[in-house]
Amino acid sequence: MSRTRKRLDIDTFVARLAAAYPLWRAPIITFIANRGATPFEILVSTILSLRTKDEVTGGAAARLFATARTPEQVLALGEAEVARLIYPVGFYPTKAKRLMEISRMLLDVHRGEVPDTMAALLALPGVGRKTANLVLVEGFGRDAICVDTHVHRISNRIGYVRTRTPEQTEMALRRKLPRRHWVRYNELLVAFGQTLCRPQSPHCSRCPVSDMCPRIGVTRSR
DNA sequence: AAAACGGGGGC
DNA sequence: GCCCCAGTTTT
Repeated sequence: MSRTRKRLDIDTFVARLAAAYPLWRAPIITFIANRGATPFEILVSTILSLRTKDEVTGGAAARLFATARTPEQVLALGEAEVARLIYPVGFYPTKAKRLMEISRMLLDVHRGEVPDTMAALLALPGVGRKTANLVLVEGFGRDAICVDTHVHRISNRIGYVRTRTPEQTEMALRRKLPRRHWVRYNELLVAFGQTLCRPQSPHCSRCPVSDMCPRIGVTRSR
């Protein structure tokens, strides 16, 4: 490891990625984009997406929203029917149960509305920091950083942060990353992580920022 | 810190 | 067929 390596220039990094993903706009979860989705739909979509590929999640969300787009409608549908509709997203029995609990709680505690604070979102069953931040960004237009495994892995791989947990990554990015880059960095790293900067075998030969990456030649690539 | 929770897709 | 992938809760 060279000690003369220069610090990562985050402006150049973001600009290079943006040039490489010119059509990428807005969605941290792809299928949420440009549909005028309500905060409840965004929350439900995000729950469905956890540890599940976007294509699978999109189908499940479409089937569910065809009949239920509000907490009342989800409750009316019933847990078994919700489970049937969202299959085959990962952990679908647990998610069906959570969606019932969340809908109940939104009605009982939040007058049927999705709350717009981190604390209130985290108090919902099945909602962790990733989900809460995603709802804040996509549903309420807040400046938040939604750290999924892509953001966590790549932020560390390029040496921009050195952290153990996603929460530590979130806090480090809030300190280091200029606020004007938050959403863009977030969106681009998800796209980048899904396509090129894979966990085990990143496609370094096609990577637009490989020359800025201290892990090139260290991470097993192809 | 590590297991549990269910599935899809790539190889 | 086996390994990789993706958050939150619980032990």
